[in-house]
Amino acid sequence: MTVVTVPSENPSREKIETTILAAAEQVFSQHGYRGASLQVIADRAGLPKANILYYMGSKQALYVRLLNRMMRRWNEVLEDISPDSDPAMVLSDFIRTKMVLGQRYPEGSKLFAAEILAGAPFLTDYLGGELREWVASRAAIIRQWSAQGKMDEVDPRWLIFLIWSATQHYSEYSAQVSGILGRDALTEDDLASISAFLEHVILKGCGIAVPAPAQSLDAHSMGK
Amino acid sequence: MTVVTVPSENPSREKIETTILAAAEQVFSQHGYRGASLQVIADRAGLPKANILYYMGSKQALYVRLLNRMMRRWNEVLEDISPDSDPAMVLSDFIRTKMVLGQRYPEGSKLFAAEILAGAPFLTDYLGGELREWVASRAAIIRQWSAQGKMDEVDPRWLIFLIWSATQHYSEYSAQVSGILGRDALTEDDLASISAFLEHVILKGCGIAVPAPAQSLDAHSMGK
DNA sequence: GATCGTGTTGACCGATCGGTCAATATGCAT
DNA sequence: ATGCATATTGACCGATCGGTCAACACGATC
Repeated sequence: MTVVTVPSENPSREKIETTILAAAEQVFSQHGYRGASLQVIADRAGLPKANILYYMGSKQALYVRLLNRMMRRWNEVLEDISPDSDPAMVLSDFIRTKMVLGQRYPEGSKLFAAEILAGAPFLTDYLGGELREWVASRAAIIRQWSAQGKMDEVDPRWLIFLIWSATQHYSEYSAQVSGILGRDALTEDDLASISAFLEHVILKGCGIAVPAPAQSLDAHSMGK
Repeated sequence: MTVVTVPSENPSREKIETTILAAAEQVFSQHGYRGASLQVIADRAGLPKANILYYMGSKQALYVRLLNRMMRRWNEVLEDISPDSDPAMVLSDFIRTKMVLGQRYPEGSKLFAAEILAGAPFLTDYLGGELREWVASRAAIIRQWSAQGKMDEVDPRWLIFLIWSATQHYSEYSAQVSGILGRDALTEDDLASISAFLEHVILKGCGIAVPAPAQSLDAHSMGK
């Protein structure tokens, strides 16, 4: 048998696909599935349109591939949590991780947002299945925290939505944030300041005691 | 002079335009500017495509008209605020009003979100001008509240963004919220519960004392 | 009832859409 | 050199895009 150059093993193929995916993510995230055009994606990738279709099969296949890649990135984190965990630690981690992810994959976040705006035609199964379970299990744990007196009795679903929305805002609404701040992009200091603010407000707002961080209370001015 | 049936005074014209605007708002909010098509809008409005263009001139004119209408709706509220105001009252009002607006104009909210995702090509002036001034003036007042000891020293810009994102989430991400809650739409009880949660967390998180509401502290279980 | 401003709409325009295909180029095993 | 799988791409397809236009319907004025 002479099975040598299987498509998926070819290194140049991998590089080309990465280029295409990056270009497609930009276009889809800005204009949504319908608003994106293969010609624009091809131009941005520096390849003829027919080449895009050769590697990706179809516009829809390319799109769902991008969606799946983004969901996979999100699933790689936020796993370990138990009723015995410290709410302050877990929620702080949650907030900070979400902020970092949004900054690392801004196009992916916008892609997801555009899909939701369109009514989530390609994600209904995921939302009503996998993600729903994820929320339910975390909500159960948060309720136990409340029962243990570790935090106020708040509806855990609204808390989860609050953290999602507050953090995603800075990647999905970057155009608005930039326009208002008069800055092209957020600086490292901005991100640290925002994360500290969200941790402060959300933890305190939920009545979660913060374990003394060894020195100052003001994580704000500790930046450098 | 026989100036009788001026276009803008014709009542039937007004009704038709309302129909078109409603149909267009649905389509634009789902698919963004590029992803929307005049044919789909026309079908949804029950009119021939040429009729849409007769009334609206062009796709772009129709789109910016919808955007302007939405900005006008937002400007109609959230006006009176001063350094002497009570932060608890003002922020509670702000949160509740934003929630109500989002539920009253869900398509308008999504339209705005799609425009921001696309990089705000039609709103850059507004974001860097009018809205920027709005944020700056409110931020100044919030800083005075902090200086007066009425609340914690938090960055007012992040606070404003937090309220925006947390409230808008429930209109713009309604597909995600519905999918997770397993419900087609939010009920009145949901909205009351969410508003109470957000007020609780944000006010408490900012160290704002809530004036005793005459009876119980727990606005949560007071629902009915 | 002839005239005229307003409203209505099918037919059509060039451009672009997603997708197909055949011709050609390329790299490798024999 | 030959043969073969893979890669590349210009040309092309029918459908749809936003927009124009001319033909026509309607209602009020004279």
